[in-house]
Parts: sequence; structure tokens; C-alpha cells
Amino acid sequence: MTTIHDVARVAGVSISTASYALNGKGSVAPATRRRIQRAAEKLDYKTNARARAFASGRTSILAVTEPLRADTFTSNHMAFVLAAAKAARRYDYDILLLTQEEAAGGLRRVTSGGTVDGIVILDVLTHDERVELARTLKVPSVVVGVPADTAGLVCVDLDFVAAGRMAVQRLAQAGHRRIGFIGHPAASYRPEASNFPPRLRTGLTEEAGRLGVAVDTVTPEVDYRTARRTVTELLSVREPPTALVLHAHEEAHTAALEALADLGRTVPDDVSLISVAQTFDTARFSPAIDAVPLVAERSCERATELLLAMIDGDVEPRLELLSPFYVDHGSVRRPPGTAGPPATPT
Amino acid sequence: MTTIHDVARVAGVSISTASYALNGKGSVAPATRRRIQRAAEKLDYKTNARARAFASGRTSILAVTEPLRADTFTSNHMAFVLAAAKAARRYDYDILLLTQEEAAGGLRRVTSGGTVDGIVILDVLTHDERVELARTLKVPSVVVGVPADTAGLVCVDLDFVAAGRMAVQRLAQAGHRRIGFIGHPAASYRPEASNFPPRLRTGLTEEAGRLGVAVDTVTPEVDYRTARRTVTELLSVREPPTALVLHAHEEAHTAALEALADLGRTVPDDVSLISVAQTFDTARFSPAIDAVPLVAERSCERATELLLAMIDGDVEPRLELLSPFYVDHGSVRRPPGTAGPPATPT
DNA sequence: TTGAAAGCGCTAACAT
DNA sequence: ATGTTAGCGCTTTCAA
Repeated sequence: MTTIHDVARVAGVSISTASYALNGKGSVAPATRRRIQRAAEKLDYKTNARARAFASGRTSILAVTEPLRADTFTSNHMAFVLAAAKAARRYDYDILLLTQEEAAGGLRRVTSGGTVDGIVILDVLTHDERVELARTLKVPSVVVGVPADTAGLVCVDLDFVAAGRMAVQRLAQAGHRRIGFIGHPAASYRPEASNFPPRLRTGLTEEAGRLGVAVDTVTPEVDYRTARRTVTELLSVREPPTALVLHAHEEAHTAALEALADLGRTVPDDVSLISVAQTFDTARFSPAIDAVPLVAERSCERATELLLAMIDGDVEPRLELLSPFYVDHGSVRRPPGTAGPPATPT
Repeated sequence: MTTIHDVARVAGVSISTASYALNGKGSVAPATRRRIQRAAEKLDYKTNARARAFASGRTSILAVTEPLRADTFTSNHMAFVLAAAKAARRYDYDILLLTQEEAAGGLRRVTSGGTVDGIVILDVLTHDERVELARTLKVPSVVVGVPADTAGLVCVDLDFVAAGRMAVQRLAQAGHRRIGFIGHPAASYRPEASNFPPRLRTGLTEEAGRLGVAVDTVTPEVDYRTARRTVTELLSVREPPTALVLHAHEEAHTAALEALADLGRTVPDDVSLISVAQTFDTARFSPAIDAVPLVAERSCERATELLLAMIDGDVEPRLELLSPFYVDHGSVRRPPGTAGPPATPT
């Protein structure tokens, strides 16, 4: 095994100089640095991560805690975990994955022993024991999501309220006066769940109220048949909505499209469609569906950035809400029989 | 920060005795051990993981490498990652997650520096660069899956061939002479993909040949409409299969059930159904579907067991295929119009 | 710009 | 059964 001593010896310098040169720290004469690098290369020297962690007090590992709950969607979770991994790697960190069992216990463990340098808390609940714990830990942490009490925390998340508003604004602008909202299962709106479904719904309904748009809300369970039946019922009333906003699982999108096809309604001629806060690609549906996407990479990139700043320095507690943006795939048009404002904004 | 020195001092022993007592190694008098434990508790002593890793050469972290490819199913991947995490924790290990980018590079990195003690390779391809690399590494690794060349490797996997056989046997026994096989998308059967889809199909078709059962195979893409159309076509021929075997994504199951309902076929009276090698619960469909399940926990538990044995000792290279088992939910009956052998085996 | 040297906190070989 | 002690390989302070 070749150590930094070997490199120093071959390069004819002291180990401290070798260390400085290899880490790009301190001041080393260019010629010396090159000599050391060549020696390291020649000897195929690899820094011993354990020794480095011990000496420096840094492991270059971040804990990522992501419980998997029944009321949430696997693909979304996976997207965030992957995004967190990607972001961490951009800064030369690896991630240690903490799952459901041992949510708080695991955090305590990897934290008290110094296994990780920081914590990324994903998929946070309105009231989350991991957040309570994180507040008391000396290891820095960042929350992706918005718990009820954000005091003393660094939180990053999509502005779900604004995302809900944005969908309504787009539809109102196209002339829709009555929209259907297909939300998550009812359980997702209870106070003990994540709070992004209610946040989105709040933005949507408040903006609708402001703009004089009626909203029919349904919250189908996570299975194709229920979703399909619910959508069919939603559209089979005397005065059906002329547009649908979806904040639901992927299968509900399929179900909605199938239900519409079955009812003989065309998108976007008869019914307009917008999907809000999804991590999957809504362009793959036929027809493609307009979206206000939830980009896991954005949240995780920013969260990681802040976390690393906390690791070597101080960061003021804060709540950073990322502005939503609109992706047009042509699934919104003005309602049938109206000659109102143009469907496409200028 | 309280160290083992503090514990030793308070307990009135040497640090080595404290270390032995705290780690359950060496021989320490029960009374002494208790004294040390009380001291540790009182001081809220936590082993410094970095120092321990440095001194012992073990980090108690396993790398789990799981690329995410387009041709595979997120929920399956997630199931295996979670199962790996769970298994690791059972043995007091944490997992460091390596994703697509840096598949081989990441392995090299966490391996050459001693960041991890071992590697769990998930979702292995028939020809997988990670496997090639793992063969050359001094850090032990275990493969979940079966690459083309298993020489020198420790591999664990469900016996997909036997799983395919089992499904056919069950149906043949119930009297079916023609079955439909709904497989993964065609791309999954190419040599550069994972090899479990072909393995399953091989077992199924060979056993069918042996038992005189005709097999109509379809390989729909991963979207609801294609799946549904394909299933409808499969059943809309002059002599349709009387049973379906599914080795496909979850949405294809929904699609198949919908297609059957649309065609007016009842399960299991008109058509029998078996789902093979799925990680999701096939009982949640209505009707519930018989299964030869793929239990991620089984594979990962055994893989981890072997990996840990490799970490402190030697393990002979091997390929361990786990026997499939059948879960009856009543979705198999004898074909309509036959009065042959009973549908349920004794 | 470079080098000498002091640990970091723990494990484990060895001595008692 | 318990204690002494030598590192583990690196980072970093301090001196030159």
C-alpha cells in the first residue's frame, strides 16, 4: 500500500509538502507540485479516506434520509434520492442512505459518531421527528420541504402555493371558469402527512377564488380503477369542468386520459389539462400534458449547496421557495364554444 | 467531546480494557464491564466512527451500486435498494448509494480509498462493467443477479428459470394447453440488458414445450395503452390462450385486467392469471393475482450475509439461485369447458 | 516555500 | 483479567 510518505520520499519532499500539493492547499512551488503529482501518479497513490477522515474530521459523506411511506409515490422519492446523490457528487460528497426504519435513530447514529458531515432530509412531514431531532444536532442539516415550524432550519422547496396559482392563472387566462382538480388521495391532505399537497391546493383554490373560477376537487386513491371512475364522475355532471388540473400519481394521469377518451372528450379541444408538481415527464402521454414540473434536481442542488456552506461556515436559517415555471405542450386551449381571449399567451 | 480515555478514567481502568468492554471483545470481568458501561452511559460516550474506522480498517459501510436504466422499473429498483439497506442494518452496516453516473468510477473511488468495506452490486447486466471491475478489486463484492460470466464471483439471485417453469407447471396442472405470456418490452430480451427476463422466458417456454403447452408471447412497451392493446389482440384470436402469465410492469397488470373486463372475460372463470417475479403486491389487484414473487429481501439478505463473510474471511465463488415459491390468490382455475383435473392441487 | 512533528481516538498485539 | 503501548495515514500548526 502506498502512502503519502512514499510519495514524499519519491518526490524528495516532506509529507506535509506532499499533502499540501496533493490537496491544492498551502503554497507549493509549481515545480515542486508537479514533481509530487508525478510521484503520486507513478506510485498510483490513493488517499486513504479513513485516515483523511480521521485527521480532518470530515468524511465527505452526507446522510440522505428518505422514509418511504405508503401515502407517497415511489418514483418521486427515487427522483429526489437520485437528485440528492447527483448534487452531492458535484461537490465530491457521497451519500449514505437512511431509510424508514431508523429514521431518527439512524440520524442519531451516523451523526453522533461523525460518520457523516451533514444531513439532507427528504420528503419531510408537516410534523417530522427527523426535523425535531435535526434541530438539536450539532451536525448541520438541510430540509427539502416545509415542516410546520421552520424556526432555526434551512429549508428548500418548490413554491407549491405558487405552482397551484400558476395552473389556475393559465386556465383562467384561457377563459376557463370551472376546473376540476384531481388531487392526491384524501389522506395526503391530513395534517400528519407531507404538507405540499395542501400547499398546492391552497394556492390553487385561493387563486381560483380570486379569479372567479369554480373548482371541483376529487382525491382518488392510488389505483387505476378508482382514479378512472372518479374522473368519469367528475366530468359526467350537468355542468362539467372545462379543464383539469392534476396533482396526482402517474397512473391517475393515464386513467384521466382514458376516461376522457371514453367520454368522447378531446384534449385540448374539449378539455384542457395541466399537470402540477410531478417529477415524471408529462410529455410522454398522448397527448402530451402541460406541466408545472417539480424538478428534484433544483431543490436538491440548492439544498446541497446550502448544506455545504453550513458545514464549513455559518448559514442563517431560512426558507427558500423555488419559483415554479410552466412547460407548454399544447394541452390548454380556451373552452369549447367560447371566443374569448386567445388560448396561447403572447 | 468525551473519548474512550474519559470513560476509562471514570471507570478506573485502562483504555484498552474500556475498548474491549465496549466492543464485547477480549475478556473483561463482568463487574469491570458493568462499571465501564455505566461510565460510558453517564458520560454519554459515543464511539468516534472516524477514529474507529481508521484504527480498525473498517468503516462499517457497504457500497450499494444501482444504476437506473430506462428499460427497467423504478419500483423494483427501489425495492432492492431498500432491501439492501435493511439487510445491511441487520448487521450494523450502513449503505453508501452509488448511482448511474459513476457506476464504475464510483466503485473505484469508494473502494481505493477504503470508504467502504464491501460492495453490493444490484441490477446487474448480462455484461456489466461494474462486475468486470469488481473482479479486479481487493474489496469484496457480491452480485445480485447473474452476469454472463460468473467465474470468480459470488452471485445471488432468484432462480428465474425455475420461476418460469413453476408458472407453466401450475397452469398445465390446471389443464391449460395454450397460454399467453406478457413479457417485458422487447429491448429487455436483448443481450445487452439484464438477463433475468430471458431466463424467465426460457424456463417458461422450455417447460411449456415439455408439457405440450402452446405459448403466445407478447412484449408490450411500458405504457398503459400499448399494453392494453397488445393484451386485447392476444385474446382476440380464433383460439385464444386460456391463461396469462405476466412478467411485466405494474401498469401492464392493470391494462391486462381492464382489457379482460372489456372483452367480457372473467378471472379466473374464463382466463387464469399468474404474475411472475414481481416485487409489488399482486393481491392488491381485483381480482387478486396468483404470484411467483420476487422477494428483494431474500436476495439482499443472503447477499449481505455472504458479503460480510467475505469481509472477514474467505468465501468460495458461487452462484446461489433461490428457489421460487407460489402464492395462491385464486386466480387460476381450469379452462372453461374442461372437466379435467381439479384446479387446485391437493 | 518547505519541513518537523504533534496529534486525531481508537484498536489490537503484547506484556503482565 | 487488565494494562502498556505502538501505531493507523493524514492534516495542520509552527518553525525555519
